[in-house]
Amino acid sequence: MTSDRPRPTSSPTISEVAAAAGVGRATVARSLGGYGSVSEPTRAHVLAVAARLGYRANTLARSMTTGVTKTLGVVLADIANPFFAGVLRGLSDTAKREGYDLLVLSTNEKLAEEQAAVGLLLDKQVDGLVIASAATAGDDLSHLLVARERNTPLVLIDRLVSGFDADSVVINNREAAREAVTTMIDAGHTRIGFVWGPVTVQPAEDLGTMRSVIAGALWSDGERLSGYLDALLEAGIEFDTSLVTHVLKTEGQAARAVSGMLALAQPPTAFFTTETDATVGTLRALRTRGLRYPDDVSLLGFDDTPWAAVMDPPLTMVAQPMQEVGARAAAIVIGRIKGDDSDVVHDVLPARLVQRHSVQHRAVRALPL
Amino acid sequence: MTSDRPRPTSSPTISEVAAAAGVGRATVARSLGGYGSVSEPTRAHVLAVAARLGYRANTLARSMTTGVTKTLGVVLADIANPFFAGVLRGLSDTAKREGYDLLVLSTNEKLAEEQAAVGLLLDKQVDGLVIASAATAGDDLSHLLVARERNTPLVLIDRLVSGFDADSVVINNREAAREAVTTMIDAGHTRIGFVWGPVTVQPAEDLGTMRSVIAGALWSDGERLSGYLDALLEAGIEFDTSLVTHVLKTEGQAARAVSGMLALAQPPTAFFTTETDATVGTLRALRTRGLRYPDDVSLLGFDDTPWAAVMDPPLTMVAQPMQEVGARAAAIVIGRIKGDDSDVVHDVLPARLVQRHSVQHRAVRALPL
DNA sequence: ATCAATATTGATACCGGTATCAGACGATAG
DNA sequence: CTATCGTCTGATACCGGTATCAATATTGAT
Repeated sequence: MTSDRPRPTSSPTISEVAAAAGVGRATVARSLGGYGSVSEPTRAHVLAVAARLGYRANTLARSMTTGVTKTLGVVLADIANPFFAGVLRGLSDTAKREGYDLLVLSTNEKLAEEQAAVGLLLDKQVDGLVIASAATAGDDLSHLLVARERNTPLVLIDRLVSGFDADSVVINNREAAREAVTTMIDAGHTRIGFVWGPVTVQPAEDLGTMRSVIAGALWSDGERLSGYLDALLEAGIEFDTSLVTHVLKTEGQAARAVSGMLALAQPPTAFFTTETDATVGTLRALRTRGLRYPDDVSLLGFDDTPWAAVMDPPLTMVAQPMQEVGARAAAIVIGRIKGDDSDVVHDVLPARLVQRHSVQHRAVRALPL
Repeated sequence: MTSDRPRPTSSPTISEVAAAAGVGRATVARSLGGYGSVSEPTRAHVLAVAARLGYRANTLARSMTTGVTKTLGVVLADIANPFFAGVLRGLSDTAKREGYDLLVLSTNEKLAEEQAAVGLLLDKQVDGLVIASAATAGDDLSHLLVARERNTPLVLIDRLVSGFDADSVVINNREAAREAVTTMIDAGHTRIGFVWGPVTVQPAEDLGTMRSVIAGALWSDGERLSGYLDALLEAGIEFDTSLVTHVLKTEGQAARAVSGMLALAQPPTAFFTTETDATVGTLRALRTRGLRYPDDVSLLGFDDTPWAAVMDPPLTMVAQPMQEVGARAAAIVIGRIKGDDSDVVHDVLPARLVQRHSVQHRAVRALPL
């Protein structure tokens, strides 16, 4: 098989068009590029010849001299995750409108892959970068610094990274979480499970350790947990470490952790889930234990989806403006490319709590001590 | 703002490294590229200098001479669609493993955008293309032909395009649909709504027109409808055009169309939905009419998702091996790039019917005539 | 008709790599 | 001590565009 490969037949070059048209290369370039001055008959002739030959400019060569690739590099955790898919959609739409293409790489939340990705994109001379970084406090940020040093505009999305100040577009995770949890507290819940806390080898022992765990977590994760704590604190509810998961972030692990909480002497009466798969895992756990929402347990989670509205009963959820995040990020990075050197921008887009019917008011009744 | 832009400071070039190391450019290239022969001390010295200067190769320049970009172009309808997101994940994973990056463009199912996308990608000298084409019978296929003419490997995914034979990776849509519909027929259903038939200005009048509509539809859509017809025919059930939607493909339109069917004198007792949003729209319609599945109406649809398993009751669905489609497509196109010139391959991956509980056996009872 | 000003054009250097080629050097053999 | 061969090295021609510059052609003015 691997025999004489027919190497990609590049389309005719400017030189070939020039030869065919009987003019110099520069004249062809001018006619095609529409700059400089070319007599009308010559231009028409050149254009005709170019069309006849099916001439197409080699963007690589152009980028070579102009230093502009009209390409944006996008680095995110997982394209298949509905949140990132939505963000990508937003990025893609506005990038296209501005004449930019997207080179997309995913990192699976691994810093090493992120570093490699940024390196690759920089080597490919992207004009700008949009990154959902996996970096947490204390991590090696050299790849981001290299981008900065090269003056390649970079905007952070979804997560801020401590120790690296750059343009960013994120959601108000903390406030959104606080609002969501408060909704449940207002409905009379005091024991609220938090599904998908930061991954640790063992549960944090107290609020103090939890705070430090948060400091070392992925920004968005930390913020959501902080919002949860804010709500509890505000309501004077004591924090119980056994109600925060610390397992790996998979649907299965979420289900197991929830199942475990449900088996507690004083099980939670509500769950706050921070991501789609956490929500699905929680639902699965309820199902296997024969519990129903909102009667047995209330539910409220991040990342609204069309499915949530057709569940029975429909789920109350936090809707993130995913496409908007992408659109804003693209607009900012393209603005920078165009030369906007105004102050660093930190966009915080509001999440929206979509009230449906998975949170039920809980009559305060005497609990077994 | 748009003042003196700090143009991207490109990292040191080979010439600069050469100058700094006090050797010729070729020697640097050899040391870095690890080809030709360089004395050990020189190589070490060059490498050290390169590292000190933070040298990074400019991939563009390399591609310029080698004619290889290590980039694949991906053209699909909508990145935010879970199916395509899954496919992209598969593409991305195997492409990365082989050292390729992905340039992703979406077309919103518009042929014009697809043509522009392919042109752009070709201009950017991608080494290969993966396309979920929006082209239907009779459409202008020149963009695909141009790719072929340039010897840029191309593989079609999800949809075949009539009149253009190329490597392809698709799902056995027709058989999967037939099997799904047969499942419902076996459960006693004879009036089965088909949600998201091809878009037409008005319903097809009879089987004949429907067949011709299918011929002019998007391949995958046509196949699924054909599978539906196959199942009916096989069971000797008469085809009723009023049970096939012809509306635009949005969740809202699906809901309206389903609502309309439900208002028929002889409403369907089951629905077969061909896409996620069609399923959600159908569920929404049931909800607004106060109907429940599977008691009042049975449901079975394409594109299994984690949500389907936690619905109450869980939905019976057709699961497509999305990532596998992407992985196979990437493998094929990369193989072609490497020179594999064996016969055209037409991969057909099997969809899997995931039995859950949204299809209920229907006791045959006398219907009002 | 002559000359300056302007329009049109081709030649050419460059971008940052790769790849070829020939010269310089050292070592070994005779 | 010289011939021969292999190793190591630098110079240089590409790749296909862009951009500058000088040369030529054209035009209008006097």
